[in-house]
Amino acid sequence: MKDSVETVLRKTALFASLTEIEIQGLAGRASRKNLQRGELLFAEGDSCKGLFLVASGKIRIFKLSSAGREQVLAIEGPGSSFAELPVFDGGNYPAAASASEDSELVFISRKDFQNFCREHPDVALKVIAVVGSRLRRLIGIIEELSFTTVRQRLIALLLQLAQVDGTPSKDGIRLELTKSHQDFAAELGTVRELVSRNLSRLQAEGFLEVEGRKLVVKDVAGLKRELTSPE
Amino acid sequence: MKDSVETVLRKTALFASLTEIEIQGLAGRASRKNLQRGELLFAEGDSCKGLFLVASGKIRIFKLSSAGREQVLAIEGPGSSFAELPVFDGGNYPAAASASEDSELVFISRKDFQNFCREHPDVALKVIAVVGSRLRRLIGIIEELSFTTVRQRLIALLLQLAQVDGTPSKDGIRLELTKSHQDFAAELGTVRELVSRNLSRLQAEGFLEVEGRKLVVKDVAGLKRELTSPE
DNA sequence: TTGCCGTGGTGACTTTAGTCACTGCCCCCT
DNA sequence: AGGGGGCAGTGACTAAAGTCACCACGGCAA
Repeated sequence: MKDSVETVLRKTALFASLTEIEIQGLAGRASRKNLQRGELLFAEGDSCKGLFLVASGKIRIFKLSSAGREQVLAIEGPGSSFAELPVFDGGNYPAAASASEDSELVFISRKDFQNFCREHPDVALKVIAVVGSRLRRLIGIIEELSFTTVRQRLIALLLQLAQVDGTPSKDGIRLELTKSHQDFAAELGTVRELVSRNLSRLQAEGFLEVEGRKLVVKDVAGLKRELTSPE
Repeated sequence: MKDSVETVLRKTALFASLTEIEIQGLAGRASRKNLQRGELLFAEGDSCKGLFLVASGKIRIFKLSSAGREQVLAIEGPGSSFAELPVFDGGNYPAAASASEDSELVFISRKDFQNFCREHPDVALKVIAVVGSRLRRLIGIIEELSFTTVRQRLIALLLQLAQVDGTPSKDGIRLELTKSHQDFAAELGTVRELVSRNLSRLQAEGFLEVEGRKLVVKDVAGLKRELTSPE
């Protein structure tokens, strides 16, 4: 379970193109960090020390409002990096990061990474690509917040979960929710109660079967229709 | 009014660090393009041909919903570039772009720009910085959409306009709106009617003086208070 | 002049989102 | 066994957002 730093680097998209020697050079400067579920890695506005790679677990990147509400911007799993950005523009972290599962990270300091990028232009190009996909995802979030209802966002999330984690069965796609309603609310940009209510309503309408955290998506086609139809 | 391509390149943040010779090399590959107010440069999903620099005018980057609503993501003025991103990841444009004023642009094809970046690593680092600030702005939009009301977003926009374009006078900061309510709505992620109504309400509450497109911000401090106070 | 179109204002209404308070459940800890 | 604490469900309500319809004004073009 405990990969070496070298292995983690090799598995990370950013460094996929490096040679063994380069990997080892970089590994010498990297350090490890473990986080327990729920632990905060950094808060929004903290000054940026460097970038992180995910070796195992999941890291939630989120904004926190003054009223205490959260909005998740991204969830990064193994092979991903995050906080590349402030490394370059010198600014602070624009959002907070916490572990949504027990996680192992690898850390590379800002200076080391910058130097490395200067020596390896292809890594810099890789960074642009990674940041680019992040940007697309953020635009997607904006689109959803601006154009859709909580109900639709929830449906979209469920369909995605069903596709990724779901197991087909005779009456539909079965899946187990691993997160609380609170967590879903933060991903959807709303509050716990609306998640709960919308799930109930989707069940009442026959799209779902809910039983605690076990859930059966009974009518995928119908749900997809709910996403496109104006009503 | 009509700067040479070289001058435009020199004024663009991305290329600020280049030598004269490099600028001229790049200029040889660039072409010009003019757009009239309202004209569409590209639509969301169009395949990406290259990146654009703004020589004069303003370009609006926006999303369009199936119901016909718009959400502005950015407005780029002289000295800015846009669409750098899909140049690198090879994907399509994630949003549409149109001119909100008559505008002059400079175009650099994807291939030329990529090659140029490979030869000039410092430009690649600059790209990362530019994309980084774009990312911060998008996170800001998400934060506003997720945590604030239309009223608060409008106030924030007005305060910003007052600071940038406003002229102080005895009864407050005077400014002239150059855009329609429709345009404001697209920037705020809402609809025309709410802009109109909220302006009226802010006037009724004594914060503003509205007369057509002329507007006086009478109580800056009060408006700022509206942004922070829960009520 | 006439008529149209883009723009802005507003009333009346529906729908969606969010708040508050309370209940029940389950699990874990001592 | 008892008591918290975190999580989920729901009723009742308020508030914000959005919709629809309509009118008014001002240019601009036929």
